[in-house]
Amino acid sequence: MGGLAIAPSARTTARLAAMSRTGGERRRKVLIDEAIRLFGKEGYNGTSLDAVASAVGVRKQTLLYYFPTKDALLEACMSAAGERLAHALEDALSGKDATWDRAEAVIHSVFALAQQWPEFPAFVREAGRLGPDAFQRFAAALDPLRRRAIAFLDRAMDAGEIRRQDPALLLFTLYTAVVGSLTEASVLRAVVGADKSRASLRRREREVVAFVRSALVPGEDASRASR
Amino acid sequence: MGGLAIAPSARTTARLAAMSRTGGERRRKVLIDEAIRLFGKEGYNGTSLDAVASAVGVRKQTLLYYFPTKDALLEACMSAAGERLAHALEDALSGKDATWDRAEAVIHSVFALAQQWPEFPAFVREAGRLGPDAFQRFAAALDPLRRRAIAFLDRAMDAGEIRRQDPALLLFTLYTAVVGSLTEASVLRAVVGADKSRASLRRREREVVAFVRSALVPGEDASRASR
DNA sequence: GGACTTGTCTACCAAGCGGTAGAGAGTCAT
DNA sequence: ATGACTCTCTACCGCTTGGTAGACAAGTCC
Repeated sequence: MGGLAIAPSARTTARLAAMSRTGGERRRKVLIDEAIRLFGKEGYNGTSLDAVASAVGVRKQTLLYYFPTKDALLEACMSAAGERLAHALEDALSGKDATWDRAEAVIHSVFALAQQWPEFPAFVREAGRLGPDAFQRFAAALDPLRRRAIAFLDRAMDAGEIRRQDPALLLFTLYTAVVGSLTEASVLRAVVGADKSRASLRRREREVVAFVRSALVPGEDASRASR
Repeated sequence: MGGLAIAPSARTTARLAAMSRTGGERRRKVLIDEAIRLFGKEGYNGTSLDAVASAVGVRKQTLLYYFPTKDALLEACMSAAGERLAHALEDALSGKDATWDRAEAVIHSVFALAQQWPEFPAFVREAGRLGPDAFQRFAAALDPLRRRAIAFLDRAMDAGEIRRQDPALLLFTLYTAVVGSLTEASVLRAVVGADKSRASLRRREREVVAFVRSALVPGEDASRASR
């Protein structure tokens, strides 16, 4: 996705102020949100441009004005979702230093994001299904965080706080646990019903936390000495 | 797979061979296998009847002869996948009595099935995404096993072999862990490459086994809170 | 006020979709 | 040999899809 700033600078602010009722950057954002929702719910191939457009009250050609192709729309969704997740994670991590605090903060913030934005996990799953080329747009926004996480885990392993293992693969395992349990929670909601889903989600979060803990604790037998 | 290789020339002879060899029940099975592969890879909406048909060397209308609608084809795939998984599980369970032996056998057979039939996990994931109505066809084939598993877990809890908990929810957790790690392994393969994927799959199996063990172990340090 | 930009629209199109109609070739029982 | 049955095909249809072309209104700039 292009940056928030359009080429001309001085004129743009005035124009934006005049048009901010509907048109411009705001509409772009609304379209992306709706597209993420539908891509997650119906899948990429199962979502027509018409469906996205009419869901926000415009014609298909208005959507095509902002995103020249369906693929461009998808890329914009990938970047937007990645950035939003990245922001949530950064917020959650700020001020936390202890190893386990940070791990738990990451998990909790993802679950909280999933609770206030239920379409997000389904979209991420669909993003993963669409192949590496598309997925990379999503992952790109998270890459700085990924690097920081790997370095952080490495240091924690050196300090003996967590079990020695491949940090990248550990991250992948955590990703699997969180996304997996979230997306299957969506299935659970479809089966059980919306009322019970919130409680189940919290329950799943606790399960994931327990799982991660068991993955991090150093040495099965020497675990008692960890803290 | 099967040597059916219909050449553009000699159409009549090819038809002759195809009739006696693959016609009828056999062709039906081949079509279902291919449909499962494509539904898993491209998604239900992303797979055209033409793609399935021409992938097995017949015209779309031949497919529609066996399955009158696309939905009927999907249902047949659901049932077939469910039954195949059910058979694999029954085989794995036969002759095993000890609690942990049975649990491990279930996990191992699912992973083995995923290894020799890589399209299967992706299809199951897509099946879950298509909503409860479609998913039920898949689950129906597994329902007897599910019942048996719940009864078995209940007895094991009574005997104090595993931690007391809701058996249905425990089963759901196991399902999540296995399917989640399998489908994300598909993503891993797409990213890392096919050569490393087999080793990673075995690694993931070990992780899942460890996870399940921690979920089953009664009391004590099941989810060690050592903060 | 005229050139230009931005945003939204109607009208349209070629391609692909799921599905129908029905013919033809081979097989089998009578 | 005939008629019923099985399997595969060609031909076609109506609908939806992603995408193009261009008119038009409102605002901005000089």
